[in-house]
Amino acid sequence: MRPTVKDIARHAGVSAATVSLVLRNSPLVAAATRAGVQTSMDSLGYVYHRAAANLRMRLTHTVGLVICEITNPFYAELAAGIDDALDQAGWVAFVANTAESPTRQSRFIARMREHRVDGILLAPAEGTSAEVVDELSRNGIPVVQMLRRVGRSADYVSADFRLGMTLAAEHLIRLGHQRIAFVGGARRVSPARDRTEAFRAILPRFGLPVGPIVNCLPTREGGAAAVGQLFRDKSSAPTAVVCHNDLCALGVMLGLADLGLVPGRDAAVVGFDNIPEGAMHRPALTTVAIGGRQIGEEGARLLLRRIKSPEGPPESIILPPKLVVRESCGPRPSI
Amino acid sequence: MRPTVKDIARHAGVSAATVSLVLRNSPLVAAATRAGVQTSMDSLGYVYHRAAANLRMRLTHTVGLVICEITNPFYAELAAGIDDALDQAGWVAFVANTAESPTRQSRFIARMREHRVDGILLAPAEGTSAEVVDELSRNGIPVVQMLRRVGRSADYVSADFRLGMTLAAEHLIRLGHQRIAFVGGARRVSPARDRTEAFRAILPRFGLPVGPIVNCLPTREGGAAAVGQLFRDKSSAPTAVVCHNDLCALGVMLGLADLGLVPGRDAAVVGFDNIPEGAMHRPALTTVAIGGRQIGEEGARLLLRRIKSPEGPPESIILPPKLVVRESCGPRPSI
DNA sequence: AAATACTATTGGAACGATCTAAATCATAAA
DNA sequence: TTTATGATTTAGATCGTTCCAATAGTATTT
Repeated sequence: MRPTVKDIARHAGVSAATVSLVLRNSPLVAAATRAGVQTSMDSLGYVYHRAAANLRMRLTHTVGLVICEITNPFYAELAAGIDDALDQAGWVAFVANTAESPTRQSRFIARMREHRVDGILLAPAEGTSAEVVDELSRNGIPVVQMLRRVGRSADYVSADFRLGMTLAAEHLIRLGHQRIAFVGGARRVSPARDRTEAFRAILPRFGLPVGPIVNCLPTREGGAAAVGQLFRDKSSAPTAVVCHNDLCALGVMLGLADLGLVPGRDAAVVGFDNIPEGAMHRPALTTVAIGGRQIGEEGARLLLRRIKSPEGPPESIILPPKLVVRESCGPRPSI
Repeated sequence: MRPTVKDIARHAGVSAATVSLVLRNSPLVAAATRAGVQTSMDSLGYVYHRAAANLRMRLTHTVGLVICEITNPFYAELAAGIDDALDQAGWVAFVANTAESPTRQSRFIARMREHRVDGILLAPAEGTSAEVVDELSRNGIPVVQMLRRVGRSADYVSADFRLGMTLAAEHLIRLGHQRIAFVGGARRVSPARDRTEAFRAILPRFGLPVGPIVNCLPTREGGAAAVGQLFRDKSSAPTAVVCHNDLCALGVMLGLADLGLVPGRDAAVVGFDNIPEGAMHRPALTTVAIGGRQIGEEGARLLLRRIKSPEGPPESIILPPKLVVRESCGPRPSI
């Protein structure tokens, strides 16, 4: 059996209450007593039983991390950022990978509530209803929505996807492109909507037609497949493609290559996210950097703040994206 | 305040003990009583307080997941597999990303012990001493080491990297290659050692010299940099390169492309892991599939078994790798 | 009718910490 | 010597559950 405060108390010749005070670094306890208790703890190999303490205190110092797809490198970065911030504060996260399944997500959330997490970091699965977030808020469980916003009752951390799309489009327009396509947008999630709306809005402002929009999954496979649709008819094919994310953009470049076209020369390609593999690709991918790691850190910190002071209206942190120009966008090809 | 079993008991007109029996689906309780308790729970919005129950029972139904680098897509797959298996069993995992830092790792493990995890799934950071695992084992905390083995006192799940290397090398030899290099091996971890040793062993068996071995980090950057060393002198350059992992292999292909060489034509490249991006690359990467997801699942299941019955000698599960032939290996280029 | 067996239910003590309020102790002041 | 003061220490209740042993209640057997 592992030693408890009682065992330490007996061994050190004090009461359990005193041991507890030592554990909590209370100034009330005399230096000599503290030292004695410390040596007892060392010699018995005491391990603090946080779960037992949690029962008495109101906090578990634990949060739930619910992620829509951990194998997506962008969300892996997000998770790493969260892990960093929580580590600094001495907190731990339960993790759950919903794989974009709202059912799985609900199951995970229920399980985490049973474990009495103090709050939840949620990158919602596609198709998550606002009710999921509202229900948690109603029950006094702080939630921070990350990237995808499904409810208005909880905090939100994200990037300004509209601005990101504007940066990307303006860059292409400045290079002389006039037929600009958008690939992605199949997802029924706020960042996809934001991008699509911004895309529809920015082109007319420059007197350009809103190029074709192809719905596809934001994966390499989806991007590669979209190329087939866009470039079937050479005469109407776009000269530039903005993609929902880098994964998708890498797919588009792959699709172009398979058609014998060179990305950056025969068609410009821009992505979103700035995942590492974009930089280590040829041609290197021009992209809108979203800063997943930073969003994760900010999200974790916001959640901890919210747990400490649950009052006040929901907060939003919207980080500005940055255009990273690399090789995948050349000037409009002369026809 | 959230309702407790006592509140439910009062509301349903039974004792707390009976509510507990209902919660645990005990056959002891009469159908009518059970129904009454159920409706009380529904109407009061009861949420099971597992942490409190844990204190009484000896299990927390919680494991620690300590991963050396979650942003590496291979380990992300591993994590997804673990998550799947735990979900099926109704368990939850605390997650920690050590980012290859043994210090961070020790801190995380200590924190998880305070939370009284029932076991730990460990993909050890580079430089982890056997003592870390032994200490846990001595204290009766089940550990499953994943991929990297640092101690003999705990279970281990991995792939047969020696066999993997043999498959890769034989494939290249069969294609006619005679100057075969190995890129990777900088890591002081068992899978790297296994690969290196197998590499050294297999070539002499075919009467071939053990080609150059370049130590580098198993990243795109590392692979790309290694190309510079290997292909500086054209006359002695290898015709085939086996890489520590796919990330590294993608880097090597990038480096080759930057030298104007075409992977698969001017030099063959093989990776390890079979991460998704290898398939969606041109040329598509030939690789030794390790099955990270499956290793994760097996590891989680093994840990749960071990938690249920802690007795018995440490177990090892070594899964066979599979060669996935794609485009990055052609026959030996005629000079 | 009494004894037996079985089914449902329950009070109260755990689990391992913290918290409150009160007790103890030394020291200085009256 | 007594009292006041401040510094330490502690007994005992508490958090929300499960477990044990005991208690009713009901049906079956003798």
